[in-house]
Amino acid sequence: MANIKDVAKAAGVSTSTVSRTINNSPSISLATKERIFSVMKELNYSPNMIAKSLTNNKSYTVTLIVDVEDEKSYQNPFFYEIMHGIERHVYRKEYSLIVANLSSTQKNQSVIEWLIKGKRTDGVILPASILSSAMIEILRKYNIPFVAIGEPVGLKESVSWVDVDNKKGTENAMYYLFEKGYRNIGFLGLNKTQLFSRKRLEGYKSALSDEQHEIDNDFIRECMNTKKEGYQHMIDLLQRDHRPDAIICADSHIAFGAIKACGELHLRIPEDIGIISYDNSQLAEISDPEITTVYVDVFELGLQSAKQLFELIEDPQKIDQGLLISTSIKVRETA
Amino acid sequence: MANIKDVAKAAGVSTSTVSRTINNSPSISLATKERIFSVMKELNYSPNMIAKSLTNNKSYTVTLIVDVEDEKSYQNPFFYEIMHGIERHVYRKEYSLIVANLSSTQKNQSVIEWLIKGKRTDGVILPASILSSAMIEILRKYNIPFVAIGEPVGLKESVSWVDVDNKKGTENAMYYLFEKGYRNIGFLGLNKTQLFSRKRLEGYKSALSDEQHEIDNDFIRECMNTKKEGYQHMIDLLQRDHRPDAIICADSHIAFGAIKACGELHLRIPEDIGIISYDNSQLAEISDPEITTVYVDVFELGLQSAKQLFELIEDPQKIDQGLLISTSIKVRETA
DNA sequence: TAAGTTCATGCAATCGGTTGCGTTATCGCT
DNA sequence: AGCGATAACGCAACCGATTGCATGAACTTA
Repeated sequence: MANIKDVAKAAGVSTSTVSRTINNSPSISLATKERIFSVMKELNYSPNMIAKSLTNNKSYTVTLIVDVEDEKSYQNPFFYEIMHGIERHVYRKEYSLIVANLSSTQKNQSVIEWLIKGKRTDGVILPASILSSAMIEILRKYNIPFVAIGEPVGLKESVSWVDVDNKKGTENAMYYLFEKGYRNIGFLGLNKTQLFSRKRLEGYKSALSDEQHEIDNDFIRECMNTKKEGYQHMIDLLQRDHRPDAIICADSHIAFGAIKACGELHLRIPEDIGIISYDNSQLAEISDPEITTVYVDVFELGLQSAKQLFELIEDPQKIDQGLLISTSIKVRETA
Repeated sequence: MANIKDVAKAAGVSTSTVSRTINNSPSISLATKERIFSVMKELNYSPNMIAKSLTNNKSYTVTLIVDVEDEKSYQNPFFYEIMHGIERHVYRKEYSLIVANLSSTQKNQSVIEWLIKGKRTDGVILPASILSSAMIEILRKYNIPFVAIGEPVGLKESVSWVDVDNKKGTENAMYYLFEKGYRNIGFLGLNKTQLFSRKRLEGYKSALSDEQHEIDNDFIRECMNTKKEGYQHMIDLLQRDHRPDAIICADSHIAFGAIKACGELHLRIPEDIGIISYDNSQLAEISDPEITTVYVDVFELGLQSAKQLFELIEDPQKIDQGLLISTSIKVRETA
């Protein structure tokens, strides 16, 4: 395959001149530029990125870390959509995207360090679950820009991140339910250890107080993201004297359980009970009835994370910041 | 960050010697090797892979192409599992994995050519859906080894591929149903345009003839992979005089529809009707009742594809070949 | 002991680009 | 005509590794 020397020879110039026309230097005459470009076409020449990397000290590559321990990113179609968004921006920048798995539990940052030390990557996008202090220390030490997916919690350091606006998303879901006439809304699926869950609860509460409703703590149920627990809590809620007429589920699996519970107690959805869950299109659409959800544009989430990363790569002075992606309501059949 | 010269200087040797100890050349004395290694630790040295790439003319990188148009790989958790399997082997080889999206419809191979011409990749794993003749031509022209995921169909060229053993998988599902006492088994979800679907039908038919059953063509239904079509065909099948007592569904969405149909006709699962579908754990487990499936070890599928790719990378004389990944039955509640 | 081997290591070119600095030719101006 | 300025390009060093060949020392062997 042709290299820069071949082009130079064929065009009767030096490699410097070829290099400068490739990089669009102003000090080359239009005539020679055109000649060189036509030679490049003829020879089917493309610059060798490896060589470019070596001289420019850039890998033209960014890395997406995936948390293999996290069932969420692991089995979830979200993951691919996020990657797709990242990929779009990365290729627009003529970079390529490398993917590496890492386990949050084994605190093993070796892959990252390996990539960095081998000079294989210019930046990293990683789930907040993996962003320990040790990880940050490594990234800072080697001066590698990074962006977290998900708002990091309990960090001294300030970092760049993007996350879903879970609070506002839940608020909007609440307003939507109010609008549809639902008045006694419960919240199913609180998980105090997870920020997104707490944020969703915040939205739930703030919407209630905005609308002058009281907060009934028994309407707020802590449970795992499983169909089973969703079912049990829903049964329990529905058998109270004062039962809810709508439910916000923190997860689609929970919503499946809740729907099953409604079916067993012969409550009609959405007439007797409204249900809104968070988005997992595949599950939401296959459910019967189909689940109305808070829709999260995860493609956009990925895209924005990549954008932030490149801002850091291009301007190392750029200060870190957080960004919230707003949501919308995807109306289906349960509300 | 320390480079090979720093190490050489600190150890009082030439860079050649350092390079040779890194690459485990036999012609370096044990004493100096040890000294150099200890210096390397001290200086926290890792070889610059970019430089290595330039001299060795290898990128130490392989590329996974994803078909963005294919809803299947796109939304499907399978995708991530495949990638995970690939990734495992790739990192074992001290390569890194780059991911690129491509659309099968727009026949746009630019990303691949861009990666190849930029010398960014040593090999490609790509879905058979994308493996057009034009694509093969490009890959061959630049001498880039590649492996298809899915058995390619209608190609003159012989290529390497890995696929799920859909025929045997369906056969085994049939044997399992026979064993459980089901006798009149239908096949829901034939899609003649897709090889995997035809292979599943082959398995269905061969199991029937093995067991001396007749093939009732009305028991074989062509339909799309949607809940809706699954539902309609199932209703139709169940209202026949001679109705099936078990169904093999080519897809979990279809199975959801089938289950809904059984519910409406008050048929009990698995007592009155047995159902086996192909694996999509997330859907299978959230269904009520949970769906018994033909389990596909997609992690293994990915791993094997990567293995094949490296065989081609390491030995360009290696002939292309196909590999089938065997399946197993994951018993849940529907059969 | 001189010549031939073997062992351990260094020299320098090379991979394919980039870039600071120097060089040449042309032009404008006095 | 002479001089400085400017435009357009080339030279050569450099990025961080690898490797064929050369070299010197130690060791064999006759």
